[in-house]
Amino acid sequence: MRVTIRDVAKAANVSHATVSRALNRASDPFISDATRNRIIETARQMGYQPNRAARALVTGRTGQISLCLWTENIHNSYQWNVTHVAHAVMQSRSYELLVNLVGYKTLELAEKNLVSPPSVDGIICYEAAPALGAMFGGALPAHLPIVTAGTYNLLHGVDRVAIDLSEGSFDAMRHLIGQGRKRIAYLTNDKSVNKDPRYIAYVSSMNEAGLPLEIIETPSGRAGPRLLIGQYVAERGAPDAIFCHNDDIAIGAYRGLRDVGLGVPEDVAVVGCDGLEDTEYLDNPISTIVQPLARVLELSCEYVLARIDNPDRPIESTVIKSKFVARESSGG
Amino acid sequence: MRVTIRDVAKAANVSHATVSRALNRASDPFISDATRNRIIETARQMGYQPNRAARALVTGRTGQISLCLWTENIHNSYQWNVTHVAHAVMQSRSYELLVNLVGYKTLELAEKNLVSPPSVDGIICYEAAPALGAMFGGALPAHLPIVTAGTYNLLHGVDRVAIDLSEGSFDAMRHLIGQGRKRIAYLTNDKSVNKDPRYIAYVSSMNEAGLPLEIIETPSGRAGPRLLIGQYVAERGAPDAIFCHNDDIAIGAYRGLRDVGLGVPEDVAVVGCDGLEDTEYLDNPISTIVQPLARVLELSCEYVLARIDNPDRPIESTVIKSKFVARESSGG
DNA sequence: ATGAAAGCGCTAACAC
DNA sequence: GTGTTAGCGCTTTCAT
Repeated sequence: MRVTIRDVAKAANVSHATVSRALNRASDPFISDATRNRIIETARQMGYQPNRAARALVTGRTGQISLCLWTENIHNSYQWNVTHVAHAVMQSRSYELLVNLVGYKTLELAEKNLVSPPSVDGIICYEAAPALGAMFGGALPAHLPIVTAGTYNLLHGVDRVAIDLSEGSFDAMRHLIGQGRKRIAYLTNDKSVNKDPRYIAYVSSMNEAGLPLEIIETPSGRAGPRLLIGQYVAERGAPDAIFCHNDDIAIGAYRGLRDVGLGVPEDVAVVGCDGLEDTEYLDNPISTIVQPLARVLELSCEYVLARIDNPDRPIESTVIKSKFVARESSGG
Repeated sequence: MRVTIRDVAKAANVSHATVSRALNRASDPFISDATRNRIIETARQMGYQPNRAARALVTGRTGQISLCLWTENIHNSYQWNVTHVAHAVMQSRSYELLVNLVGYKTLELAEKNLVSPPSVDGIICYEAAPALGAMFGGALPAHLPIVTAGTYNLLHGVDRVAIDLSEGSFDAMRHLIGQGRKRIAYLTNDKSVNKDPRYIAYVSSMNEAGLPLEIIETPSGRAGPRLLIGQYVAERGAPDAIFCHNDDIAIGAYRGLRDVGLGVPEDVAVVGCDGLEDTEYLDNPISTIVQPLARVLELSCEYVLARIDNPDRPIESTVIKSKFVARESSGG
């Protein structure tokens, strides 16, 4: 059996309450230094580890934060960055990080009541609002600190850190149109695209310039777009430029164009969105709309933690702008 | 207050014990279907969510598994893949995934007793043996299911899934030497390199071929190696080939070589290690030693879960071979 | 088939 | 300063 607080108490010749005090409240003056040190030493020797479930039961705090991430359309280092930053902040504040990866399957499971929300002190919901809502059966619990972060799917009535892609998207389109490119395609895996800021920027910029829309649907990830773009070009010829819904698609498209012997940007300009590190390491680095992820996550963490400390604070809402960065893939 | 099992009991006119039975033991025959359905319905209506801490306290099970990952030298999609696979398996078995990212800092903190091991039902320790050991104060708890996975730092006395890089490394070296390349450098961030299978393969292959060693130390990640390789080449000229400790370094080196106008593989061949998806999307995809990550993680998960079910099963140990894949970056 | 009661390991209020 | 006591919400015997 694992050693408990009572075992330590017996060995140190005190009550278990005293052990609890000695171990937990570093600055509690109502205990003598001698006793405290003796207890700490005894606990160490006996290899005492607190039972977190027991502590959580009585305090109502688990010491855990859930990072709830939507993983359906995005596949790579992007989410790792998110996880990494969140973990770093949480660790520095002595919280553990529970990772909840959600997707369409989560929605299904939630409907059948086969998935339940995590029991944690707070939730960072990153692009995962629908799944989180579904897990809670539609109604978010009033007293659980939650912060939504990301570009869309933001929840209402909770703290939020929103990423604004609009300006970056318009800049990207201006950049492409300004180069005199006429046939500019929009490559996306998003089926409900019509209220996405990237899509909106694409459509309205093209309309304004009097250019025809060319919207291409693709699977998500890299391998799918890679294959698809080759076939597409074979059938309909190559566009002058491709504005991609995200960087993974852009990287796939880049590779697909190279596969069929087309040069980027000589033949086709490619622009992505997200700011994945990977885009910088290609022979012709990909222009992209950089999202200040670290900033977003740090702020998100700050918001949950602040609300844990003070549940009644006013709701916070920050919008963080992403920025278009022109690189070689679009002749930048 | 949150609704408890007692609230449901009162509403359904039964004892709380009956509620517990109805909700948890789907196949317990000692309860009438009528009662069970009534209780389930009541619970649903009231929005009952079990308190996991309370359950954990009495059952001794948290329903959580920790994925303990070493994050000091590795930086990108690699760890995301690990996390993703682990999460998928664990979710399908109704376990939550706690992510514990550890590094040199963890070792320091552990020494000062400022970090404690997670309270979970099992731990998957991926390349993180020293940190995990430190968190437990040197001695792993006898009855906690742990599996070590990865290429090194494996623990003793627990289940393990080891990745064997040796064969792949020798293949890589044979491949480079076989092309008649003479000046082959080894680019690494690993300071205690001398028992690493990649290093061993490099040294012994070079010796056998009568070629001089050229070991280059680099920071980890991508940006560091990128910068470093440019400076190195300026000072000492370019090697014929670079065997890199991992794919991030390889990607950085590739980019660094392109920065200074060198062609890969025309001027310098580049070989990496890990099998990151990113390596396939460069203009000249990078040859690498592919680690069957999904396989490794699935097996690791299987081992912990099996040991949770049966603590007395014999210790398992599997070695999984990684495989060298020649691509364009080394003229493959 | 259901209820009563014990207790998991811990914290915190209160007694001394 | 330290000990005693009462639960936290749940599962699980043991009665009935």
